[in-house]
Amino acid sequence: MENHHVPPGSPLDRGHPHVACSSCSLRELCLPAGIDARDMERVDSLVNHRRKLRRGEHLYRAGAPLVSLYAIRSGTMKSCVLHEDGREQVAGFHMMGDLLGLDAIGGGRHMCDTVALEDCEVCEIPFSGLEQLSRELPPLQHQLHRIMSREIVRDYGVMLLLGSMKAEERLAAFLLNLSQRFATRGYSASEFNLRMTREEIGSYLGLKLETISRVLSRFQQDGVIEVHHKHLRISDAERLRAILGQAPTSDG
Amino acid sequence: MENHHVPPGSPLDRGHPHVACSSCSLRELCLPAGIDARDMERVDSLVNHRRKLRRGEHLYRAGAPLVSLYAIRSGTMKSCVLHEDGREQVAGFHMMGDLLGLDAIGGGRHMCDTVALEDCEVCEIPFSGLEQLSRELPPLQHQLHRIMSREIVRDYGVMLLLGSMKAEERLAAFLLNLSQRFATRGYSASEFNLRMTREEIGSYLGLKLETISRVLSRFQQDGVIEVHHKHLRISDAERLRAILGQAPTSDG
DNA sequence: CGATGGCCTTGATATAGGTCAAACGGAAGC
DNA sequence: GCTTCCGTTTGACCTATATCAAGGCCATCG
Repeated sequence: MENHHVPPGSPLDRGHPHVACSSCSLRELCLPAGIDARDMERVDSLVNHRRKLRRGEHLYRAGAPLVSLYAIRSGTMKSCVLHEDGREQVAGFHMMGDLLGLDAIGGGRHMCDTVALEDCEVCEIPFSGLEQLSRELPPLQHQLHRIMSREIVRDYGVMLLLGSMKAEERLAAFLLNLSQRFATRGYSASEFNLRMTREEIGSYLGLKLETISRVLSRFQQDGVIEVHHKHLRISDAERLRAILGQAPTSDG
Repeated sequence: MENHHVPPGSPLDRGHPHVACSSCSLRELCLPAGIDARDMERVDSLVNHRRKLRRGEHLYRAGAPLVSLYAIRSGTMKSCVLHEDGREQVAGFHMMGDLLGLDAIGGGRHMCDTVALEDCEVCEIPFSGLEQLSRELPPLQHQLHRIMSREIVRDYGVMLLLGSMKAEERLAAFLLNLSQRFATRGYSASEFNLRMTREEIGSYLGLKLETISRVLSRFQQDGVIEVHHKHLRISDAERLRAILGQAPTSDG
């Protein structure tokens, strides 16, 4: 009923009791990207523990001390920043290959809550061991830096979205971003399930759930997408890009 | 051309005591925080070039290849993300001690424009040299990680602001943040000059310049602040904090 | 000195999106 | 199979902020 587009060899393809980075299909997306076979053993021995989370379970909460970073093997999660008065802002949605916990390095404590949106499996990466190993393996060091930098760039993109786009543009940007991330991971770019509620999408995009619902309906009426509850199909990616204001892609 | 393992204060120290990290008053805020005296020499020799910018000059533009990171010695800068259609979003304001260019590590190219809001001086830190040295100096490595992580956390705060706060809350948050950063640098927390225009503040906060102007006027009428053009004095920081912490209509 | 131009302020009006309300649909449980 | 509940859709109305417009202030420059 879920995850029906499982590529062969993906971590969702269970049956490997002891899965190492070296044999993980996500390795080129994830922390060990660019590590050669010999050094990969050392990464394997660093990432020696995995953890399963049920839907709704927290991976960590704001205030918890930093112990490990986490790489998602399977499932989808969200990170939320909290305001004292209870308001919460979804700061990001994460999927397989993403590295979580970067917010905690600065102060030694996590600064947001990270919650599973569906059953998930994550690899635990003890942070002090990671710093140590990355001193010895320059490609690992560089990849860690790249991942942190890309998170900063992603955040800038969200600021652009929240600060200067209208509702339709925000949603178009969101759908295209999801699409692209699924494609990068070997899934369909044009058809996927939304793992989050309208309310969570709204929080991420700085809009109310009713607005998300209305804009999705409008897109559907215009023939740009087809939505049925959580299932979404992008019928006209070009038009979505036009809504966003992007130049059409030359290569498709 | 200078600072080649020259101990600060030695006769070879060219008579610019403030030139080297080791004798820079910002060192505990900046990249070399936590580096001990002996290792500091190596940082000094890495950071061997400085650059002055006039008001309005670009430090780098989106698309430029990553060469160096930059630490601000003096002055204020802004970073802007650009949308093809010309819209621009201010993603951050930077002041002395801040480290710039982190956005470029992920893709090897800068992803935003960074511009001097007033005459500035920056220290250039060649990135490849920094990665190399940080492999040898764990405290340097750790500080780099902390700085990147804190930038991510700052970005999450901006998302919270843009995604779920009203105009008055955003401006209160902005003023308190500026105040705190001035205080950290040894300046008055309650009285300072705004180096940016109303329009730039508006861009950062996802509001129009007229709204910034109106809210500032309202704050002034309420006796929370006094503004005269660029000069700002916080008369009642407590009330500002209260504005920031207000829950939206929960009761009725 | 007076003119110029960039910023800022303030008012009047418009509107995108929020809020409130009602009803619907699948999924899970009885 | 029926009920309940959560998430969603849709409609009607409201409000915070944008937009448009006019004028003011200060620094700069001729």
